[in-house]
Amino acid sequence: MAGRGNANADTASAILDAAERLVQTRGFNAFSYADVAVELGISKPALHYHFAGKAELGEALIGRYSARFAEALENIDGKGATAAIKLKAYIELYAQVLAQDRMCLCGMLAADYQTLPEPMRVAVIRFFDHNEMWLATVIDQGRRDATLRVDGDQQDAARMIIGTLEGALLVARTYGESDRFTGSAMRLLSEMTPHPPSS
Amino acid sequence: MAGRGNANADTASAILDAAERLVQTRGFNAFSYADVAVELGISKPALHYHFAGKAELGEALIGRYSARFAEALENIDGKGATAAIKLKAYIELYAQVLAQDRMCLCGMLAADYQTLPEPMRVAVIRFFDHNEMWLATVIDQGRRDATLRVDGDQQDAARMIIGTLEGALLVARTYGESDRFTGSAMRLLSEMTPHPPSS
DNA sequence: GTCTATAACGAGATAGAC
DNA sequence: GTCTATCTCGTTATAGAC
Repeated sequence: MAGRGNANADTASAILDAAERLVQTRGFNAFSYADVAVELGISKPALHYHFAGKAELGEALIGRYSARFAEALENIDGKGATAAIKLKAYIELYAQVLAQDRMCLCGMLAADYQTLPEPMRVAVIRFFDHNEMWLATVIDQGRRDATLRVDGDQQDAARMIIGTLEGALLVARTYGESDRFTGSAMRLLSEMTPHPPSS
Repeated sequence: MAGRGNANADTASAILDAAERLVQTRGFNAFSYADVAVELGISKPALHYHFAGKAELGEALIGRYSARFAEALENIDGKGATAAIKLKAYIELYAQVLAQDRMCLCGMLAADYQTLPEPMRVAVIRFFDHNEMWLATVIDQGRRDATLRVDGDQQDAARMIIGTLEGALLVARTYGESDRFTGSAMRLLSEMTPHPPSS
């Protein structure tokens, strides 16, 4: 805990950094302890000291990612912006993932879902649930501040937003074209915004 | 070629059936020749006789899947339906994948993209390109027959439809709730349809 | 066309020294 | 907290018999 003069902030978080990138780019079943060890210049057993096994590393990965995401959502809320601006900021979070040529961590794990240990599954679901709740609240706000125009149930709309962004990310990353994401995201936004520009 | 009295239509296609299901549920890096061999009750080397390696099997998988998909699209076109009905039929193709608790083959391979051999990558892109072209044509028809209302570029709109459906599939399969897909799909459809029902 | 046997490698994980 | 050495297993793939 009490830091010695390490080059890395801390070995555990350096492991998480490397593993996170590998999972987001290659998937949970296509990276190994060896990959991480080589990247950090340490041995495989050193990883086991910090994370008992791949399952525990995976759990820690989702936990940190979810906490960061939650923090970002709180930051968006903290600015007292309109719902439309909040939604745009939310979309920007996904764009930043793509800018690093990555897939959303939990979107990637959703693809790997059937092969994940139960605790990881639970954590992935929790990530989506939290996003859905946050978005539903934003949509609700958007109806009150009249910056969003959304038909039907807000939970339903929140789910569609998540799916659209995850899917746009998935395909855009495949093409290596961030415009593919931006195009879909802006279309989504304009569909949820009152007075769409007369095309 | 000239069939003997096999129980299976043909070993090669039985291999493809098993491998296809495994890739669509677990991902390309989470299935093995052993899995397929056990399921078919044959030995691993027998698989190598039909498909030289995993890369070749993967290529054949995408080829057959794409051909089937293309055929389904031709069938939709062949009925002389309105663009709105065609779009609904397109969505139904994805719903049928989810009904088998599967992800779209190429959506799953999009997640695995970074780890795929080049020929498989090319084939995945070709699948999406073909879908995009078909959808762009349908959207164009929808403007002429006035059954679809789509702002902006039709290629752009086509990309968003693909992303939305792939993403909705990805998340809905994780929850094991097909309603999550249906909800997003119907919302997508109603957004592209004139005179949305007054909520 | 399918088999047994096996090679060659990489995976996740542990023991025990330092 | 990190190392070397090792274990066990699963993976893709090949050789050669039937």
